[in-house]
Amino acid sequence: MPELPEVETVVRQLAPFLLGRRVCCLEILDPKLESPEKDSVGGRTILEVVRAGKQAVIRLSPLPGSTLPLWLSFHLRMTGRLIMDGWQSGQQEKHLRARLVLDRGCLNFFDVRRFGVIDIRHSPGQVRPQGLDPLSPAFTGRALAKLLCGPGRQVKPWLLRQDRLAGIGNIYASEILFHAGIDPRREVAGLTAEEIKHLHHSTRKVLRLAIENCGTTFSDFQDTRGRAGTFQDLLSVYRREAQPCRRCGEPVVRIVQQQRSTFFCPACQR
DNA sequence: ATTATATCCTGATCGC
DNA sequence: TGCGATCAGGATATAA
Repeated sequence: MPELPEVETVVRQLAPFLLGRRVCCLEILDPKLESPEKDSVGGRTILEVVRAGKQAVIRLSPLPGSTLPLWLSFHLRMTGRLIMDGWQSGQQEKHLRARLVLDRGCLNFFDVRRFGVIDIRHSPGQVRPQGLDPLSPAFTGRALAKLLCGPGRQVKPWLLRQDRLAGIGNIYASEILFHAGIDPRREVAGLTAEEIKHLHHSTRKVLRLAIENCGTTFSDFQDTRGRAGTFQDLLSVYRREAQPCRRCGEPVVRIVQQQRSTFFCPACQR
C-alpha cells in the first residue's frame, strides 16, 4: 500500500518530532524482524529523517568516541504503519512489531501482515538497491529515456521495478500512464520521444499531487496520526473498473499484468 | 533477459 | 451466521 506519496507523507510528519531526539533502544517484538545489529542503535541521536524509494530512513549519529554513523530504515510494504506513541488510539497492540524508544516519546511500528522490513546499515548505499527517485532533480526526461533502454518490455510492469525508478507501486503506475495517455501494455522500446516526455511529466505531476493529498487510502494506509489520505477521491482509473473515464466517459478497463491489476481507459490511452 | 509462479502473512469481503 | 475461496496497495527467489 504505501508507495512513494504515502511514505513521503509519513516522513514529513515524523521528521519534526524525531530530529534531534536521542534513541534509547530499538525493541523488536516480532521475531521475524530480529536483527543482530539491534543493540547498536541505542545512544545515538537522530540527524535526519528521509524517504528513499518506499522506505523511511533515519540517519543516526556516531556513538560518542566513534565516527561511524548508522542508518535505520523501515519498509512498510503492504500494511506497515509508523506512529508516534500517543498520537492516536485504536491501533491493535497485537500488531505492534517494533518500537524505537526515544528520550522523549516512542516511534511504533505496526504491521498487520508482517511483510514490513527493518534494516540497520552502516552506509546509505547499503539501504537496498534503489533506482532513481522520480522527484529528484536527476530525474529528467533524458534520464528516463536512458533508463527505458534497459530491460523490461511492457511499460506498466516496467514502472513497478524499484531498481530503475524507486517508489512507484501498483496504484500510481496506472494513474501515471492514464495521465500520460499511454496504454499500459505498450512496449517501452516502442515509446516515441514525445511519449517519453509525457511519461516523465506525468510521473512527477501525479506523484506531487498525491503527496499534496497525503496519499491514497482504501483501507490500510494511515498517516502517522492515523488519518486517511485523500488522493483516492482523485484517482482517474485505479479501482474504477467499468466506471466512466473521467475524461471521455468510456468505461475503465481492468486487466492483469504480472498477476497484478492494471486499470486504464482504452480510448484515452494508446 | 524476461516472464511466470510461489512465497512471505493476515484480514476483509463475497458467494453459497 | 458460518464457511471456504478469493483478493489486497510489495518484493524477492526460483523456475521456465
